[in-house]
Amino acid sequence: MRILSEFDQEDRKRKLLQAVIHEYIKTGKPVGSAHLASGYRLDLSPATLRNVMSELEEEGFLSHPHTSAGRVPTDKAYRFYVDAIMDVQHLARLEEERLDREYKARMQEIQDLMLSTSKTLSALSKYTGFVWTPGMEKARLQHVELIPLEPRRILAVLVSDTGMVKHRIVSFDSPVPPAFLGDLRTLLNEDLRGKPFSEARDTLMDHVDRITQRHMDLMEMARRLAREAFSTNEGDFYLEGAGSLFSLPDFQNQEEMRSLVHLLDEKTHLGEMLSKEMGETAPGGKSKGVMVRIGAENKSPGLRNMSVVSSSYVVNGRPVGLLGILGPKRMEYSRMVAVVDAVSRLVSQALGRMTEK
Amino acid sequence: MRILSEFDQEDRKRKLLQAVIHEYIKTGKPVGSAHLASGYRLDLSPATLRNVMSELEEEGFLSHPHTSAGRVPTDKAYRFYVDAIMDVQHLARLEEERLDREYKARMQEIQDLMLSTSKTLSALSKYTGFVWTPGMEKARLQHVELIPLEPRRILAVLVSDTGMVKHRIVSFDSPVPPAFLGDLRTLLNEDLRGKPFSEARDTLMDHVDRITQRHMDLMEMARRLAREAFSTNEGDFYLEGAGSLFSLPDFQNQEEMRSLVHLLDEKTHLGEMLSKEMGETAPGGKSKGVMVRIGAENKSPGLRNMSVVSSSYVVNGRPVGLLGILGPKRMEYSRMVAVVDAVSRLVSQALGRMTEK
DNA sequence: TTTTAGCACTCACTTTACCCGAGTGCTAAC
DNA sequence: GTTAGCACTCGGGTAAAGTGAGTGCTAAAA
Repeated sequence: MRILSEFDQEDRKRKLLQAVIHEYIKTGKPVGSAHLASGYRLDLSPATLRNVMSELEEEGFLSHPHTSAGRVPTDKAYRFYVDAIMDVQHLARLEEERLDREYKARMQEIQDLMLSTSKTLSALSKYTGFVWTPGMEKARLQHVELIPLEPRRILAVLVSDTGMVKHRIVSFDSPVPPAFLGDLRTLLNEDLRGKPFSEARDTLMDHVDRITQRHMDLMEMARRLAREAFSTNEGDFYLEGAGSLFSLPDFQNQEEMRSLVHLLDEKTHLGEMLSKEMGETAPGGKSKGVMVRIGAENKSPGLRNMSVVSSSYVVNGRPVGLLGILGPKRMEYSRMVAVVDAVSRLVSQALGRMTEK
Repeated sequence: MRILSEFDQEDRKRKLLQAVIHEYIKTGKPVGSAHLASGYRLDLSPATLRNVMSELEEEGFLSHPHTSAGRVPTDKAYRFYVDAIMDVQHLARLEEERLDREYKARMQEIQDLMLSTSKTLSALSKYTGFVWTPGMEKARLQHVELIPLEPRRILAVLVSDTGMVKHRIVSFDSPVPPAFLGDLRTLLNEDLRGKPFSEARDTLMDHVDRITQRHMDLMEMARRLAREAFSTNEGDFYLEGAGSLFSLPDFQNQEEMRSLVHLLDEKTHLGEMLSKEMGETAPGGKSKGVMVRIGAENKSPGLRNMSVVSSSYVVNGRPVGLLGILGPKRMEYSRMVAVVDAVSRLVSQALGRMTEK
């Protein structure tokens, strides 16, 4: 019988914790000492495992649903797992190639791209996939067009450098002179190109006088056009595969289900929440650009017993949106991180192709 | 003792049926004879009610969940109720005025309009509200604009007479000459104005030669532009308040819930289904433009124990989309019909203002 | 002939009791 | 330090019993 050094002790503990997490992720049932002893080659008796497990419980890594049940990993355990133990998987080559082909093939329209992406995320994860496209606030203005539909109706089209297009029809009480429109368009394109939308609107409001010196009576008109066409929109939130969560044993009881539905129902809220949460400092780890938020790490009470794996996607080196998956805490983090990472790269590439060509 | 004429008999039966439906709509629990006798001034003993009810059951208007339970209205009963008994309510004046103000005030952007509308429907009904905006297939082309963003990237903007705008960026391998673009734009606007989108695309493909006689090498380019810019998009489906259904006693058991989630998860499908169903002949009734589909009247299995109250909304006298609510069969049809009718009018008006001014 | 009272019967639902077994914590032996 | 043994816990499943709303039927009353 050999005496274990402190290092060995800790190492064993870690391996055990890993085993528990693994098993729980697989089965969803609290894992007991005997089960563990037989399933994993730990060469220890159930009794010993019980001792170590109770230590782990004291340290806050495991918890007991009730006295006579096996152990369940806590948020802290998952966090430890993600940070220190987990190996980030790679997608199977086949899978990756198929995805790559799909993205190269038929991703033309930005909305389709986002929709398919959230579907893809859902399909790969078997959980809920989401994509958050922020409003244009952060995007930079690339091009402005003002198209007279009728004398009193103007179609304003704004194109951002991220390839997003926003349009807005503005109706006036009196006809808008074409010359005025031309001037305004020139002004807009000269002055505002490259500026962030939010800034552009303000600049525009200031500069609108320059043009209205010639068309004094049109001042208000220009103001209104600026105000309405540049009004902030809130961005889109795509959510797919919400149903898949309901088949999981994790969300079986009525209450759980109810709150889940409620959560998913409020898409808009959810989008805001996620984007806010993600905007903050990412819990660290070896996860490249991918963030993992486990259970109570999510500020929103609705997400308290879920995990979110997310990553921002990038155009021209700038992060412009967020995508990821929503699933039970008990998820295969290593695979999920790989999925989110891969998809976020693909989306970034596709957007790049759409805007830079 | 007076002998009842056949008319009186039938009248009584009808009143009874109405009472049962009413009570069931209110409580959601099978209604028994005693309950009915005490709650409604029918001046009949439970025993008599039982007799009449069993007749109604034979005729297919009522059903028994099990031998010793009260009666539950069948689809047929609801249908009869909607067609023959129900008084279409009016919204309370206050409610209506508030709605009116809201719609007049801040409905500028078409997408906002639709989103708010589905939210409004959900709020008024306490069930799920939906709005279906068809693709542009049916809309007529009003204006086409081709904007060069960069030499090799063209932004095509299509405006329909219903005020919808569709845009699409098309990238080419080689620069597109501005003159060519101008020609194409002129051609498009002259030839295609007023044509339905689907037709426009075909016409365009045919006529594209006319222009490419001058720019032979650009033929393929024009083709591609036409094909991609005019590609059919599928329309949007807005769905709000899905969660509210889950609090209803009607969908409490697991299986019910699961299938409901599944249904709502497939927004796209749902949109198609509804639009298909609604396109067909509306079950008649005194319900103005509002259609009511009860339970199995819906072809889609997922809707079998729900009811759909819907109405199309109109621009320039042409129905261009569909909106309504989705709820349990046991719903206050009279109010729901009023809600859907009112909202559909408001949307039609708002769209009218957006397009005609 | 229609309505009503009376009554036996049904059947979902609830409550209670019970058992089973996986799993623990502790103690004492290895 | 590790393990075997053992009493104990407690959720979950199942069966039995009780409850009550509601029915269908029959026979009497109107």
